[in-house]
Amino acid sequence: MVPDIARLKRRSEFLRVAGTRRKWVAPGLILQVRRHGAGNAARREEPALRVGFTVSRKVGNAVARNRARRRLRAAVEQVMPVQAKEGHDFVVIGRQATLKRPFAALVSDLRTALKRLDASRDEIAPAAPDNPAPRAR
RNA sequence: UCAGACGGUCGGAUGGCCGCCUUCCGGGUGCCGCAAGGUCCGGGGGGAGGAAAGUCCGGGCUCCACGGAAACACGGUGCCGGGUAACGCCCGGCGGGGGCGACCCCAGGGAAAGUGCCACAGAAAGCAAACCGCCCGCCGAAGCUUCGGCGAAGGCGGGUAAGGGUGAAAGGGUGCGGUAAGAGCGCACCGCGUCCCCGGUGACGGGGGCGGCACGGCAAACCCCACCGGGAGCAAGACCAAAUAGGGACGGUGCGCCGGGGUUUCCCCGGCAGGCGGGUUUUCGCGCCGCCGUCCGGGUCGGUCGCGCGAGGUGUCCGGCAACGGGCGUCCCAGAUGACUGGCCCUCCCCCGCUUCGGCGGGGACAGAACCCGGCUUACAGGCCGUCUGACACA
RNA sequence: CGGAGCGUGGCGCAGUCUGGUAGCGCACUACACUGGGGGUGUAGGGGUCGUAGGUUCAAAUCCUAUCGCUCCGA
Repeated sequence: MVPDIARLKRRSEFLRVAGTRRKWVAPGLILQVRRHGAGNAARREEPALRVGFTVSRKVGNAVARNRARRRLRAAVEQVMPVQAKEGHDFVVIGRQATLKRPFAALVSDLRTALKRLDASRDEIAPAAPDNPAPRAR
């Protein structure tokens, strides 16, 4: 099955992910990872995958920051449901290169970052990216 | 045709695939829920701006304060008339300045209410005064002499402000007359002050009389005058409401000693003993103290509302020079909350670079709603429309 | 959302309130002392006062707008 992706919302959640110091720097993005209580049956309500986005003012003005976050979100929606290991929290950080980098390169940046951080898994649905998961029409 | 002035307007176009937020309709009773509803499936509608920006003003709305109100302090505004819910905004005028012109710019009340400042230079910087000068009178070494005197330089006394010089600014300006030299001393014009008349709602303008000039500049120096302003802000504010700790009430149960009190099976107060806590330990002093259950109130995380029909958009007619106002018709048009409005692609349109003129490559101005509205200010690729001015050419 | 402060030589700061001369320390350059370095001394260079308008005879200073940075409260 494809797990639902929830959003990290609180500052404390972001800090907890950053506190693990596990990160991978790619040209188009930076990825931080933290394993949360996946094996713990008591926290079953927590979604298996949670993602947060960070785009600081260094990237540019409000329009540039919005655009960087939207491109990162689009890449995450394409890659994460099928390739990310369950039971992890992710923080995706935007850089200035996020704006200009071709979208395909951005996606491969995310894939290699997942592998490097040992948070990747085999694709469940080997179908085309534009037709992911059982949500077909 | 070229150069220019002003006003308005648009803010790449079209389509495909996959998503997101919101709203409406239908389905379904699989899951959650007593229910309303949520979730799920299908379909329809809507989904950033002219500045959404900066947060410089004005309001609505909400809470707080306050007997009505006024005054002081503080802050703001500052020619006149109008528009507006209101404004520091807008429109139309007035005055001043700039431009051949269309047109543009101006914090533009008061300096005879008072205080203060005007560096350097200069004699003198605000009250009149006089450095070099000019002129008159007296004295007068040299010199001249018809022997009476005359008299350069200089001295003393007085008149004057034309000229020189300093300065941003030197006590009306120019011209003529006048005078020993000069001076509004007199006259003409201009300026200034004041009074009257006329036009205008008014700022103000025009005309006439009088005054011979007194009244330098700075109020974006203090200040005076007139007018305006209660404070805070949607994280305002309202409602629902976990877990834990603490508060209160009730019930059950328990209650080491002494003293006091009361409404006397019990409750309250004080002391001792006991337990717990941290301060290294003892002494010591400090803080807290029965257990279980139910309920109540306040309230944090969280959630719901506020939160999208409005000083609304648009078309047309009428009034008004205009800002704007009124009538009628028509439309419903973003509501997120770690926050949607997106990702990829085809064709066309612009811009830039290269070019073998066939094309190839790159790019799409400034910029992202957060309670709402009216303004102001600032940023902005390129395009379109209208009115007007000057020059040249042609007819 | 509300409020406060700061932009001055390469660096860190005075001067701004009360308008007329932009000054201090370190750094820099040259020379001297030393065999050389360090150090000391002497002399010297260097500033659109964030930007743009305005007031004034005159603006770093006063007024308005704007840009950037820092901080505080909810």
